[in-house]
Amino acid sequence: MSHFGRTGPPDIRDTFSLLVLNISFRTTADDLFPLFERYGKVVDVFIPRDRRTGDSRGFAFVRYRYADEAQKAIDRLDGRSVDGRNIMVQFAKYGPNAEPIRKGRVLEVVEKSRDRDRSRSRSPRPRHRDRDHRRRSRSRSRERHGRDRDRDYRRQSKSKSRSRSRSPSSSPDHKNRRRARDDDKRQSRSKSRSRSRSRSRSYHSASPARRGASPHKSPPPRRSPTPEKHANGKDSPLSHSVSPSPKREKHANGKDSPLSRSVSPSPKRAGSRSPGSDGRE
DNA sequence: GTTGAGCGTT
Repeated sequence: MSHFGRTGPPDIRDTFSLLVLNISFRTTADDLFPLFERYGKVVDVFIPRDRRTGDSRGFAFVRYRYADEAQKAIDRLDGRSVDGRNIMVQFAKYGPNAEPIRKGRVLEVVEKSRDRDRSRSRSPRPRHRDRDHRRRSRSRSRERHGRDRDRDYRRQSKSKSRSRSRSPSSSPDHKNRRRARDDDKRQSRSKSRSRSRSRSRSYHSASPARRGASPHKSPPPRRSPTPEKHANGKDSPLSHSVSPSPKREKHANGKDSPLSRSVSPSPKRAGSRSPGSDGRE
């Protein structure tokens, strides 16, 4: 009866999307569903997750049927402690189409590019949003591990610095350095692909900071940590959407390990890299 | 095993 389990937005015509922030990474839709449903009719609950890691990003979207219920949920669940974390419930500002919505209310259902005549200009809302950049660079807080820093740049501009600022001084050196590195990378690739190929296997730009941190230094004996960990999905396909399953599949059992659930760990990952040819110089 | 700004999916 429910579209729970399906892919993509079910039916957003008169639904109100609520954005739940500051939720625990372990919190699942199943935990939020009964929580929000108590205050109103929840149409769907969706928790965005990283495509690389597959883990929750720390926020969820709860779709309500009525605005009053949504508002009530916000007033009730906003600031509440969920899973040991203070969650923040508020109306979504942008819809799944990257379009601004009013009070979490979907102005119009997503129109598939079928026979839509643009003459009507029904959606004159240009994608004036750089959120595609942010979500792409958004990689949790791996920044300290040396993952993405572009996010910091935006934060500074927004003056939204919360409490910490590891890179308060944005020296142009970084740009030059990065540029130089990029240039060098290009040249290296042009000269010999052998080396570039070694790092290419690391999928998209992995961690340039690491190499840039110590270019003249020999790389650690540690092999490149291929971030592509268990991308198989640690949870059932239903995890994508809310599942009316009150039972928690967490590791609360203790003995029940999350791995034993349904993960086919591929130990062969270590063999991904070429044995013997590290590609280092 | 971890992390903690921010707005979404086949």
